[in-house]
Amino acid sequence: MTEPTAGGRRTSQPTMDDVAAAAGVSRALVSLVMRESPRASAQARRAVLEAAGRLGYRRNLAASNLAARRTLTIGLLLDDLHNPWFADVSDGVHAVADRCGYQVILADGRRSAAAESRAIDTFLASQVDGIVVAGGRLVSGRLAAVAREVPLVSAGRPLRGNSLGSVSVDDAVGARLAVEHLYELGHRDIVHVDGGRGAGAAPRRAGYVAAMRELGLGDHVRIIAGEFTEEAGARAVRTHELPTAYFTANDLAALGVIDALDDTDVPVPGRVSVVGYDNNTFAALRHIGLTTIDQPRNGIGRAAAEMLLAALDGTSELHHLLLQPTLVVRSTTGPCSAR
Amino acid sequence: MTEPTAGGRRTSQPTMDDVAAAAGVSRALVSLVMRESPRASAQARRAVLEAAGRLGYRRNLAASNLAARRTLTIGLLLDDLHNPWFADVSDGVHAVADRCGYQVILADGRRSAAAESRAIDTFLASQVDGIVVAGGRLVSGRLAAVAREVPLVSAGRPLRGNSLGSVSVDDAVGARLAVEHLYELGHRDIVHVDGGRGAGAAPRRAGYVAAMRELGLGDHVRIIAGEFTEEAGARAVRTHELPTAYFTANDLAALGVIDALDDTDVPVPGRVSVVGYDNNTFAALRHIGLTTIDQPRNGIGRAAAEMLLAALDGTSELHHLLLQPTLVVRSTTGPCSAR
DNA sequence: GTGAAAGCGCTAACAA
DNA sequence: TTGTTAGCGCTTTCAC
Repeated sequence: MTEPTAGGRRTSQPTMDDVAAAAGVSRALVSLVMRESPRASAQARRAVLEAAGRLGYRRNLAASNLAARRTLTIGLLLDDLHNPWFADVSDGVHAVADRCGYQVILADGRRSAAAESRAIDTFLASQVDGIVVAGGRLVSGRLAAVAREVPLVSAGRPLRGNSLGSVSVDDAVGARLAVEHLYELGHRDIVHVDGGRGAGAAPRRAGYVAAMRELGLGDHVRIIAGEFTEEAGARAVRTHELPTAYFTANDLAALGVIDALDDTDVPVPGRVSVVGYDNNTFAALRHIGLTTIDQPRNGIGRAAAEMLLAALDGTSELHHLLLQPTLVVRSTTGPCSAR
Repeated sequence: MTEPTAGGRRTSQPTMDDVAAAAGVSRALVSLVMRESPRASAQARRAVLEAAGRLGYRRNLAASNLAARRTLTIGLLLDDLHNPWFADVSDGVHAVADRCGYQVILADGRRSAAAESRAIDTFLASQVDGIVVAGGRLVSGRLAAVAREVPLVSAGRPLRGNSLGSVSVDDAVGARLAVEHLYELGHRDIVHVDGGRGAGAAPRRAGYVAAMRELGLGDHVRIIAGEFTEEAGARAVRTHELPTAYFTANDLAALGVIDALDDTDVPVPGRVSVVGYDNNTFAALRHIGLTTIDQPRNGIGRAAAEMLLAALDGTSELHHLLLQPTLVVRSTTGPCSAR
């Protein structure tokens, strides 16, 4: 055997014909064995697998997909690999896909509509059987158009339209959980640092207002304009009178709030309590221990994949599913000391 | 048009033959246009693209790959989607691949050798032209075997062997940077909380020892056995005498150290300084502001992809590349107060 | 249970 | 510049 060159495949791959010849059977039989069909005798199976192993045979997916006219593959588009939120969704999708014998091809949208659009094109060119879009910033028109070509489920982003499915979380409920938690600790002066135009900011804001009103705290409603950053949280503290509790639109803003409170020696939760939103990785760090709202991210992935696969095998139609968030109490909330 | 069923593709896709017929040319010409070959007249190109657009034609990659016997695709295996380290490496790989007209298919190893192995099998079955393995826990024997079938570069994990390439970071240099920084701040009693058997722990430990000796601090060498967790950092503080500075094997352990110091009201960096390793996402949070060692993660991805693509087009051979880390000074290190 | 043969949709000679 | 044609490696009837 000569030394291989650096480029190109080292050895030309054996094909099914090679395996068939080596095993002394026909190519069709090899195909059956490879697809684990019950229509091949145990003896034939052994012979084929032995020959395949000996030759180092590997099925060519491109050829297989082409001939079978389906790929048993779903495309998963993640908005941003840097955001661990999507890793959890991906885990959920993979868990279901694995169980059902589907493959997942992953693409990173890299926070750009153009990159997402290209990724979708690649999915379509790859003949995926279905698509899950996690987060993402594609306009809904484009998604609807894609959904006409191949079944599509949006994960984490609520979308209307009956050509596609969606799985999302009820952010209004999350906001309510946060407010009720603080209320039960005796807080009345609860302000919301909102997320501006960020994803999910609007329902969280609305949920805060609704919950405050229902608890008879309509007069205490106070919303500080913010965004999904540490800086926004810190600014909210520095430029407004202190309440007894903050509910921020996400964990990063909560961290900014805590940081600014630390700077001015306001004890948390001794004097002021803080509730975030998202249950980011760092919220769970001992050093931070943020009380926050958890979205069932893994569950979103699972539900999205299940919905898609059910649609693929005709078991059920695509639809719109709303999951419930939960409250995670850690160490940034405590009894209201002002009472 | 009748209502589509939920499962299956909505409309049977048009093929090149359909486009050729619609444009009044041959299929071969359509193929040339689709591949942006200069060997098609502007007029033919227009006609073909117009017809393709009208029909909603999309090239079938499986068929294309099968016929062309190459895919212009590289596989990127990430050890763990939850670890943002890999997102940066992925960005680097994508940047280079995009520039060179290659596609990237992504797989998540999910911290499991079995899942990684399956992902590699999928890559091979998909006929990828090359593979980048970022991090990962596959035994080097398996990697070498794969590398005999298709060019492979390891990103972030140093590997020997001339059948594959690797790009990694010189952790001994990183450790030296940390120690020298503390030395310049006047620290002498610098202990290292090590990473046990974790990835990169050994060279960091060795680099610490070497740097201490070179600075004449051989007598001060003190290593506390740890691992890559918050808890290990906290334990190191609680169970050993305080030094004036800690250098931990990763940022998580550094966070544990800081947390334990906070618990006992030891000011950081007033009385004790802390240097981490990795420059994790949370290290940059204002609330934490950890001084740490940064690895050029994006650069690792770029270099790995460049090496792979160069090998693919025969420009150069696979080799082993060592990149340099840098020190990022934030707010957990300061002058030694014990002097 | 097994084999023969007709494609799947495309690329790449080669011919015109 | 364009058309003809022989595969790429596999799946899938349909006979046997």
